Amino acid sequence: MANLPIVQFEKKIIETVEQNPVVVIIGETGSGKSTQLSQMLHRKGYTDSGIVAVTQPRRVAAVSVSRRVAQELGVRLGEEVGYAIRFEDRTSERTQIKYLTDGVLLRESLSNPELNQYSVIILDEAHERSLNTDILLGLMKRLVGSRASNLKVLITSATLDGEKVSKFFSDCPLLTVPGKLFPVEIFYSKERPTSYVESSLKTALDIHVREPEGDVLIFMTGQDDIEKLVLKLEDKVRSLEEGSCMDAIILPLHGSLPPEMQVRVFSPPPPNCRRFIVATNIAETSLTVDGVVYVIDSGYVKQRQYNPATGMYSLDVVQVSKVQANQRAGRAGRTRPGKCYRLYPSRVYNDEFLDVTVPEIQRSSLAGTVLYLKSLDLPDIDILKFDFLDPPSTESLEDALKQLYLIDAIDENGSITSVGRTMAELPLEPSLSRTLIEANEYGCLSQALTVAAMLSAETNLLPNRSKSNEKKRKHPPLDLPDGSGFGDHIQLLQIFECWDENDYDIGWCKYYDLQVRGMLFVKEVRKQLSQIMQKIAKGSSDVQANQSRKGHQNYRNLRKALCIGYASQLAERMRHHNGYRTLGFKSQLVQVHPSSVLQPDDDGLYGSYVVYHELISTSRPYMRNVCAVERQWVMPILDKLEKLNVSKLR
DNA sequence: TGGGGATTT
Repeated sequence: MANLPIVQFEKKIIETVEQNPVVVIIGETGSGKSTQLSQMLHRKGYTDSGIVAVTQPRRVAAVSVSRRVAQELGVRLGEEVGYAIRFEDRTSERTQIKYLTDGVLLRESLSNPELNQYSVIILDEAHERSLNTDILLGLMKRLVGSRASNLKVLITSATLDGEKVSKFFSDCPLLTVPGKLFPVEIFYSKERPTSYVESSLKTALDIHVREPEGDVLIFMTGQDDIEKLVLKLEDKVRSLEEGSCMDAIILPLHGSLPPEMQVRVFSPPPPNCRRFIVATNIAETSLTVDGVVYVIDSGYVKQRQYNPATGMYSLDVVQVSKVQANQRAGRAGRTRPGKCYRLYPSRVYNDEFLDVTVPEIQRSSLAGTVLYLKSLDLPDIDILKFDFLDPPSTESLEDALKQLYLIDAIDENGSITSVGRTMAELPLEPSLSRTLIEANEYGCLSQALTVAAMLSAETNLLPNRSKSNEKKRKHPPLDLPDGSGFGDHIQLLQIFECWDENDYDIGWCKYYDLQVRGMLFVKEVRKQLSQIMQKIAKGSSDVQANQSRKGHQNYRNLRKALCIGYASQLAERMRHHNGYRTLGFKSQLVQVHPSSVLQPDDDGLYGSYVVYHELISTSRPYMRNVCAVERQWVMPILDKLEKLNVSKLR
């Protein structure tokens, strides 16, 4: 790997690390930072006094990069070089270089706040500003100031972000390592198109007719636009006169595509054939497609946002940041000089695009994050003043504190409770971890484990009821359990129990159009949660998936536990119709999501009270995943709500 | 009665 640009900087990098506790490395694409930094530090002897850790925002990256490094060092993966991701720890006593997801490092720091086993911690891809990386940045700042031993921290980031990170760490040194990209020529549109599907189509065809061979990668915002563009491209390409240009294959690429469709982009095209890959931002960082020479960038991306004032999520189409636009363009220069067609004017890039993507920590509900920080028992900490690189709003932190108070994770003075400590041990959102603890008291832990695991899975576990899917289905819609009228949590429980009854048969999932990947993930999560809860559980066999099934039941205890866990996500039905009013500190008018299996009574009215998993604002504000609860369980929560004094919670 | 960007413990 001697031809990687970073190798020429080894001396400089090591010198700087020796003299400084924190160093920021600006490593452009292809610099080799992810594989080489750890090896340099290993060569310099940093693995003699501890492990060199490298965090990654994604699981696949942790695995693939560690594999490469093991190969380069000629050792077996899992020995001197290993990785740790959720469900999989491939390290041993001999491990000196360890790649891990930043989520795993956060978990480790829960049981070992000093992170003593590490001599160096490298936070890779910090410019992506994932929620977990941002928490780690704050923790690292405290740690280098306090830890007795000589911890070294390296942070790799992007050009546009480096200065800021360096400033955050008391103006620590900043080194720039060039990348190994070929030049990419950028073309801007004169103005923003009225339709970026049409504009992409036109640009793609121009490339196909005029430009020499090389694949085209087109960045769109979502599945809908991708499908539209794929159809139009297929149509246009087919109508081109035969022999006037080379053949074409058009491939969609997005997260909800089944794995076998996703891997199609990794097989090379037949000779004299151009591939058009129409993708979401999955192709920005998560998947790298070889052979791309041309990039078309719509300049938009879908982002999930949380509004702490309403407690509501929305999925909005927003402009990409400069970092994202550059990342997209860079995809054209991996194998030879490329071209990037931006469907927006340079003025928009310069004046309107943010330098860096809005960090996730400013777009998420922070209940879990705040609980995590509270559980670390950091001395002299006011959670509202925690030193984040980009602090979330006070409103967002206060929203989190209120939620935590309502579910007994913190007391009226903002101190973490023993319930809160147990909750922090569980890799779940606070509402679900609270539910598990309560369910354990009521003897329905097994059921709650299943519900929590099902809700932890990626969305789209269940089949869609759309028209296009009705056509595709080989058989009429099958009867999945219906939650016995109590709602979606109960339905999820019943589905998993059916699967358990069918010996976790993959064919069973396929038959019912359940996402196989998702269901297997649920099974693993459930297992992990069971293991953690077993330490706390009262009955030892309480966690078996099938131990609760016996004929008709009203799931009373489970629903009661859910009511406690979702105390900050309660809603009361309006007197004469099926609209609900949320019962938090910020009342919202919302509807039960049409996909819900909650059943109305004989008068067509839903129950008076429900808890909801989330509020999502699409065409209207909806509650997604609801469960019917009873008035007598709700009243004590309302009492508590009245006594709430936010200013004391911090 | 309606719609799923990408991650992660």
